[in-house]
Amino acid sequence: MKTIKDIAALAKVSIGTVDRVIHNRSGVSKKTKERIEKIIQEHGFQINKTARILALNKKYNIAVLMPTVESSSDFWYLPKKGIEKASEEFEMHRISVNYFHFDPLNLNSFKDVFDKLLENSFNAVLLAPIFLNEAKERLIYLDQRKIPYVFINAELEGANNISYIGQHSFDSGALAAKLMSLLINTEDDILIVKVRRDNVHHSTIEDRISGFKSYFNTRKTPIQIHEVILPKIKDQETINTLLHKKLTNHQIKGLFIPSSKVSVVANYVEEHKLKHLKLIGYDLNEENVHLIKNETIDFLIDQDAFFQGYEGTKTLFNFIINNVVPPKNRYLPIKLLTKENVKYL
Amino acid sequence: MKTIKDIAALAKVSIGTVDRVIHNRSGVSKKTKERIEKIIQEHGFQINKTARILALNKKYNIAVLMPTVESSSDFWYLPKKGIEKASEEFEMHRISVNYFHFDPLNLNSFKDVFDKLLENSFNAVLLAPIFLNEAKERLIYLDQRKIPYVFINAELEGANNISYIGQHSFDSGALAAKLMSLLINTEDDILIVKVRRDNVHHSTIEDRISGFKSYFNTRKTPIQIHEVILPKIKDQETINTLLHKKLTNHQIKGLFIPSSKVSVVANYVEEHKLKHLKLIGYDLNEENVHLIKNETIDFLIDQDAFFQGYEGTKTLFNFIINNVVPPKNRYLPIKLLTKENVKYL
DNA sequence: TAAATTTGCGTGTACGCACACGTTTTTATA
DNA sequence: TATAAAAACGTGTGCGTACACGCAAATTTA
Repeated sequence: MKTIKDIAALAKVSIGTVDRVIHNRSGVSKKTKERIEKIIQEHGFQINKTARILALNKKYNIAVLMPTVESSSDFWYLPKKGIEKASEEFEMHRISVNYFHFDPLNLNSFKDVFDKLLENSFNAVLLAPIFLNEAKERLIYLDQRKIPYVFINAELEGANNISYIGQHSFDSGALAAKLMSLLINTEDDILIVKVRRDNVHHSTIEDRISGFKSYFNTRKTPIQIHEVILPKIKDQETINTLLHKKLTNHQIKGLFIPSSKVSVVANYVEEHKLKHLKLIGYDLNEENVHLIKNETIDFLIDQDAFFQGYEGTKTLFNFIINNVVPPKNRYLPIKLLTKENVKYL
Repeated sequence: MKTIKDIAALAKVSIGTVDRVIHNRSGVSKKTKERIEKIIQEHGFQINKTARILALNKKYNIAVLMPTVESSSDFWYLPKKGIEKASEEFEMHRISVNYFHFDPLNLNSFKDVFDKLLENSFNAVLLAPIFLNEAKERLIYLDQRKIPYVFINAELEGANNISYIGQHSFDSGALAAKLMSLLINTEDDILIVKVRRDNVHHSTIEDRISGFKSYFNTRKTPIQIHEVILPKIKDQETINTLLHKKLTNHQIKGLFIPSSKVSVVANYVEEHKLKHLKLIGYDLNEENVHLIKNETIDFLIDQDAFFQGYEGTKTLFNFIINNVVPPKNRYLPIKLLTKENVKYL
């Protein structure tokens, strides 16, 4: 591969002129510019990124807006690990990451932390726009400042994000439904369990439920689908009561829990030895892994949480440094896990 | 982060001396060496890989031993794509790749091509040791020349490979069995279909079958498992006869094809409209993707063929350039695909 | 004690690119 | 035609590391 020096020699100009042509800077006559461009075409010159990074030697700062991570069983533990890995890999490129953590169950916390973020300065933002409207309002300021941003985990239509990295929630719900149809019989019923503390609309979870239902709707099975909302995760009493009521009133065999909180239900099932019940849930935190290994949970859908953080950070970096424009939507594989393959990630 | 220059200034020596300490070269008095090491400890110096690569500016050559790739529906098409992607990414690091292709169904071809490879010189080898014994004999020469090598796709126990990147075949078979048990009933039978042209022992496929059988063995179901070997893929007549015989003689509902050749069986099933049959196979070539989309195939197990090539190349590169020692076994996710999630890869 | 050798360390250049600055050439203006 | 201004191009330095080379001091040998 030719270097700038080589091209310069071939064109009988200095490397400075070649440099100007490459970067489309002014100060080159049309004639020489075309000559150099032709030589570059013919010899296939490509910039040496290593040398480029070394020469630029700038500092970059990426802001991350995501939920608080308290323990390794939190869903957001893995994305954060991914971000950390990417930033370690890029440390030599003088990249640094600033975290802005909010409470995912508290709308005001999201607003406040996002506002705080906007007070600072940085080169790019990685965020999970969990609260759609509140995010949308604030992204305008990033657009104004021409700061690129990438979404992970939650999708927000109509924004100027350079990329979304995450799962196709609707289709993951449909996959869950297919598996459920294998686990139960046509005379059985299904219960969808939503676990949440407030009434805020969570797009990802609703999309999963839509996908799940649509699978059964298009197939016209006699299977009945019930729903229940479990508020206040800490209060096991209320949860038990609610679940017990639903399970006794109907012929339920399949339980679909469209979030990582499947363990809340699984613990109940395990405790009451309801082994005939089939559970499908999401995500691979420690608790869920334990519950799938002992087959209390039958299937887990993994959304590559680690990869979301890792790839999101990398995407931003490549965009800033190398001007690599990523695809707008990067739907990750919908990974299906059972006892048999849960150890391989 | 401090640079060599910084450390040199702090230690009041030249950068040359610091360089010698970092690389554990001779020519530094014990006293100075310890002083510099202490300063490095305290200030947390880390080598700048970018500058390092630029300064080294060596050329590296990786040899790849793998089956011939003729069309995009070949299994080995994807690993090759992965290798190409990795080598593109590393082109700036002056890495080049030399392919040595053999006929995967011909033992002598494997031997000849491997011997030819050994005549050349390179810095590392990426290979699929499909023929275990013949590979083992020849790897000795790589060991002698201290050339690092990585296995992809097929595992070979007791070799000095720095890493294996691929799936755990046995467990993937067990996963297939679990799904099969969901697809069929206890009164149904299962047929395992081996597709091959010669009698050479193919470890990967046998391991998958072992895993599959062991699942049913440990559960003591009344399900009967039959087997059939289909030779000569091109000869559809023979295949039809053999399959027809097996399917009429037994109450078979589930078909397990432990290779990417599942399409051979699926085409038969599609043609004869045997919609009640359930098929599980491997790998995502174009044909298989088509067959899973129209639900002729029920489940495909993907072994991340692209990633195997990509990661294998990267692993070797990082080992050569950055002395990064990889884990000996990198078992990839056992990805399960159905009509619902096959588009997300 | 002088000469020869070894040890310890500094210097300079290369790697390929970016960019500020300086120099030459061309064009416009008086 | 002289001069100013603008355009076109060259030069030099820095980014952080690797390594060959070379010099000086310390050590060994005669």
